[in-house]
Amino acid sequence: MDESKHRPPKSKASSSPVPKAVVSRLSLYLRELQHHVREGQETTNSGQLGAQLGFTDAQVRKDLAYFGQFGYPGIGYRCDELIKKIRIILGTDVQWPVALIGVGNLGRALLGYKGFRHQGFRIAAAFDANPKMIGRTIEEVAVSDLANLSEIVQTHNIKLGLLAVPAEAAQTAADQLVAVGIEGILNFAPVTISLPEHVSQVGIDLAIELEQLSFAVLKQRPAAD
Amino acid sequence: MDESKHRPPKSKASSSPVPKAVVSRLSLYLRELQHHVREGQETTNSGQLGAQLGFTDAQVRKDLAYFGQFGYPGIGYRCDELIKKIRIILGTDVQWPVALIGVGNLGRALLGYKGFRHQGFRIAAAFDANPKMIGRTIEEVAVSDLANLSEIVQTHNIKLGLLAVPAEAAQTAADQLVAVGIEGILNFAPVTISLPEHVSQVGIDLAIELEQLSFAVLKQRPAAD
DNA sequence: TAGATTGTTAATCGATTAACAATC
DNA sequence: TAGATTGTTAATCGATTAACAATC
Repeated sequence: MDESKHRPPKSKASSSPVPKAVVSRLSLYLRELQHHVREGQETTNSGQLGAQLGFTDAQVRKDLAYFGQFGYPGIGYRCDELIKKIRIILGTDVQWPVALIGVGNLGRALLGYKGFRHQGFRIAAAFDANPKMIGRTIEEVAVSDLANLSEIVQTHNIKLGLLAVPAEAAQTAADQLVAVGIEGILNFAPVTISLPEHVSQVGIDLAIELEQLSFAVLKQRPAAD
Repeated sequence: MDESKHRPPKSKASSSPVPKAVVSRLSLYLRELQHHVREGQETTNSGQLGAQLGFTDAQVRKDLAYFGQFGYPGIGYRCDELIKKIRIILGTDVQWPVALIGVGNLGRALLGYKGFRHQGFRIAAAFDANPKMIGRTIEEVAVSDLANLSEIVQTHNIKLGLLAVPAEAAQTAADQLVAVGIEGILNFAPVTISLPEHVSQVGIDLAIELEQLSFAVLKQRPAAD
């Protein structure tokens, strides 16, 4: 049976899938626009926005075009307006309650990180396997037993999880998060974790980022030292 | 004058520039290989390595081919051997002393992070603007005044910097790092910083990573909640 | 030898850039 | 109106995948 015979004609409705790179640039545009507003700038344009981030003007316009028409020909973009639009696209026009798993070194830093709030995230609950941690309150967030994960995730309607546990514990913890209905995991553990298709994942491996830097530095001076 | 007439014939020597995406996958291969070794696996192959990370076998082989021939037809790759090769490529076959700027929440977590050491990095010095922090020792690293940056960077032969200061202070601190000869900066501040061409930069913006997750989760359930 | 898997070339696919009519 | 800048299409560029001879 020839599948192609049964494909619906390409319609505008089946909106082209948005490349991941576009979405990450969207976040950069947002950050830059917020900076503009703090500086008192009311409008900007694709040329300026791109130059500051090292992209071409065409790329900025193309990226935004995936989601709609936000600019004014001859003028550019109104910062506050575009900020609102991008936040709606990213889903951060409303605040997401987030669960933190693991309150070790890194977990506690995340609890204290002030940058989340303004961008639409709030750590609503924290968990740890260590009995000595359970019951403590850090940065006004109580540390709970993982046994209570399901209940707390439900009451706070939590969809996102920050995974800040040791590498050996990461997959198990991730499985627990999936089991209680978490839909997205930001994984700080330096291991690959497997998740079902419907659960999104972003990984941050601090050592890997330093490796990228190491390579870049080495490349600069081909045969040095 | 026709430049093309004077181009040297393409030689293997003028190695094609390596795409950034290739290098970041290289780090993932390394992490996976190290995991294999911990599990007692001696060899692997492009199919296995790719499957675990969600890449095709062809991609794995192509990526590695940028740097040389590391495999054995019919066999695959010897894990310990490939690990060594990748570390040399990334530059982490030797340990890099790193400077940390800012010992707030995040900076202290970085000081305590155990994952750096095994991958070839060591925080050799820490700095802060806050007089109350200067003189303290955290995780066996003394916190120094930024006034001593130049001297300490030189004595430890530090090339890489971790920038964990507030957004407002990031550009100034980056300028100071550049001034003392730092060649690469891992920037945790949620702002775009401008650096001279010869200084490499990698940025980690925690809120942006969560935004990517938010978007991905939203996409999963088109019109929900 | 037969089976497996590499390294590499060619084909495909997707993303970026250039160009320009439309518009403020 | 003239000047600036958008949104969008077509052209270019680069990255991924498929295919396969070479090799263990």
